[in-house]
Amino acid sequence: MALPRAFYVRPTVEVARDLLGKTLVHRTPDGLASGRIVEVEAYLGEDDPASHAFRGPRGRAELMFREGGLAYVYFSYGVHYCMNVVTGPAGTGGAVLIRALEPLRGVALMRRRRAREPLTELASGPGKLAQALAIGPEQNGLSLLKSSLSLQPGAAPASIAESPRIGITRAADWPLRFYDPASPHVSRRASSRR
DNA sequence: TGCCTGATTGCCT
DNA sequence: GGCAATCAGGCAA
Repeated sequence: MALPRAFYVRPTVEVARDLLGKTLVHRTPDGLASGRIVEVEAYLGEDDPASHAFRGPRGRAELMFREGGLAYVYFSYGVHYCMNVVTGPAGTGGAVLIRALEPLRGVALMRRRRAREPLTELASGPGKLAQALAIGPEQNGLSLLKSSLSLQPGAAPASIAESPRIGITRAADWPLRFYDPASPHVSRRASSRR
């Protein structure tokens, strides 16, 4: 049973922390694939210069201003897709980027989609997990409450670590990245900036 | 209209 | 550890 609307309609940082340990499930004609969320980043609304919502509800960022509970999928670096969960009430621009999963079900399917064998290389990064779960532009704007893409309850990690967000240049020191320090499936990349 | 940057990854040296 | 791939959106002209 999917997480209820009320889970998403809360402050973005709260939702981000609570997403750790939850299970992301995507059912496609190829089969079902799922993973436990072990790493996320919070992107706030118009006050967060690193957020797509910074410039207001225009273009692709318009989805971020809808009521929480939607998937926001965007294309990055001309190469891959990243999946976010829209948070907060309508009119606020928050979302949480899902950065890494621990593969649970459909591991063989994920290995095929990723053309990789090691479990830790299947979904240990935002672009990787989108590929592993076959999340793309077709999933942009889908409701997580009643579609083939959903979030299921799961046990929270024993502890939560935080750090600055990865790969951004603005607001680069805001501690809005949250992860399970005990999981080998988090993305290992050191923070890089230009 | 055109240039530049980025919420990244994986291959190459 | 460097760097190319490849494109949408912002911003200058």
